[in-house]
Amino acid sequence: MPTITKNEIAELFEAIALLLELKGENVFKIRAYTNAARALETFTGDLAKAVAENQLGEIPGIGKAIAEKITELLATGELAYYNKLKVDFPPGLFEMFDIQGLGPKKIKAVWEKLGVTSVPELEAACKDGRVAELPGFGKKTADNILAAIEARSKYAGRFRIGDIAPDAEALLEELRTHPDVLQASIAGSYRRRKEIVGDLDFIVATNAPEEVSNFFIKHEQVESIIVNGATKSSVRLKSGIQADLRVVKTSEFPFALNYFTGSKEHNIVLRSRALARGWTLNEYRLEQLSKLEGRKSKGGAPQTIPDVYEERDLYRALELDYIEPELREDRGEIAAAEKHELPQLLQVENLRGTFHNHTTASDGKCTLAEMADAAQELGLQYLGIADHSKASFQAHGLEADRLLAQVAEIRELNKTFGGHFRIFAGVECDVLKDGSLDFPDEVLAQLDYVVASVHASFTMPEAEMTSRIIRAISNPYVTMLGHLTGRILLSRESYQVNVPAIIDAAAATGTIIELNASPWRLDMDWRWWPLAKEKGVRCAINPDAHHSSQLNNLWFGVGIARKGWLTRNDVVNCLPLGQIEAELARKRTALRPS
DNA sequence: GCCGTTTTCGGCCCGACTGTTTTCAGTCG
Repeated sequence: MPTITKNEIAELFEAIALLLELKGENVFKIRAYTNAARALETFTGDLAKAVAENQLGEIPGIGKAIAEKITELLATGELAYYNKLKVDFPPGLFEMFDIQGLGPKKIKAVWEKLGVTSVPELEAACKDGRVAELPGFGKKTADNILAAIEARSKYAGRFRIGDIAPDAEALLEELRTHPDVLQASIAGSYRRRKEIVGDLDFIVATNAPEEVSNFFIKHEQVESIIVNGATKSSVRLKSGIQADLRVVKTSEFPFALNYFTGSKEHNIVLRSRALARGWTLNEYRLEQLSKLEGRKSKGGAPQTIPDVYEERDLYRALELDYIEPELREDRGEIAAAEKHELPQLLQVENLRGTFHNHTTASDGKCTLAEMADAAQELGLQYLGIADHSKASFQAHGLEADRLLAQVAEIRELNKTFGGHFRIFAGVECDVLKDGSLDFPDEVLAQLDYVVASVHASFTMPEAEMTSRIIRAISNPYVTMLGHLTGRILLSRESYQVNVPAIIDAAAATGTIIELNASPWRLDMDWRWWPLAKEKGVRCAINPDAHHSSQLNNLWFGVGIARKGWLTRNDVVNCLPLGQIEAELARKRTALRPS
């Protein structure tokens, strides 16, 4: 019997939520399915075990009815409720939800009144005027739907954070220096440093909202204006991403910044904490619930509202330690903030060096000396060079003799630094199909460290790929595992691999796991780092730089490490020269007692 | 459909913008 995964069940609940919306069901029932889907996505335990032990109901957001549905799905792979529900709706209706401005009511209207069951049919109905004649619709609505269909095909609506960061930071800087702007920040998933961002949210405090809005919508980066109101404007930037601007008063700024930073789930928890204290929280302020609404609060006299001048004050008012934006994903940060157990997150300034960088010896664009100069300019104390090994011939991978020549070159160059900077000689050694390495131990032993990476034979079954990688990292000379899943964001899915099993193996062998900081990878994913940390696995943040300018990718890596709850103690490249050497030698010494 | 320190019933975050209306519904975040 084919087994159904946790994520497939979550997707099915999302589908149920959409169907219930089309049916016009109670919105809270719909939300219950959406919440259950999210609860499953964040659940890290063993679902089958939870079912067997009748523990499903322990997961917040999963009650009796949904627990029964999960049980049925795991037992049979099917859900009678869903099968019955979907019969009434053409499958093409689903993709209409992706069109901006179209929600369940309008989809239902075009389907029931015009018989439209797909996006192409909808496009035709807009063009021939049938949509405009529907009650509650009009010419403008039809035109907007057509524009949204076009925008949907033109922009997938998802952007790698690294691709949009330069434009975003430049626009933010211009807003900050605008004479009418008192405070400005980017909120949203960008501020939370998600690897993929859907839009940019700019929050500005000003006494001249119209001037700032006009400056924004007329900016040279703007391609078209989507909406333009008194406090909210939305534009499409030339890069294709949508950017929203909210203008507020200074007193409202911390609330707006907090609200629009999200995540939505995090906000909902904050609001309910406010309600429990007899207050209501919105994007402008914290205020007392009115007498009428007073019964909502949890008894006793309403507490006095403390002054809030910055986000930190808001968290304090809700009796929480300050929660960094990267952690605001409703993955346990509220409970930790309540108990004063939040980690002291890593900062960019904590980094002392980095590993896994390429030079012209393989497929890099800069020489060894150029890379070393750039690293020193960034204030780093050391730089690891890990060019490709011979199996990556497409990347001009090094044969043993070229590699050893590079090692000699590095040793010579190091003499010129007078001890205040050092290059570590490594290699990014291919993990071959059977889990063996591209170089024999005798060669690897002459290096300071080894990054082992999978670059070929991606399409093997999960069990085979997992044991392949475990065999590789069982080698005492493999210091760290490179880009664990092989994913290329928005381009290539990760190969099939059992990440928790790799984490366990890394813990058992003392292997460091890389956080590949290239914005195309950001791999291992931030969602796995808390587990790795719990198991005692250490992290190395590596830019995978193929050009000296890409050493700056470290910035993205730090964002992801912070999302993964990591501190400077969890990240080996926070160790200074003088201590990092022992860390690099730790595993080969432990596994190879001489 | 989920949840519970006044609740096992009655809540469930809520404000802005647009377009179609002539006071509001739908959508979005």
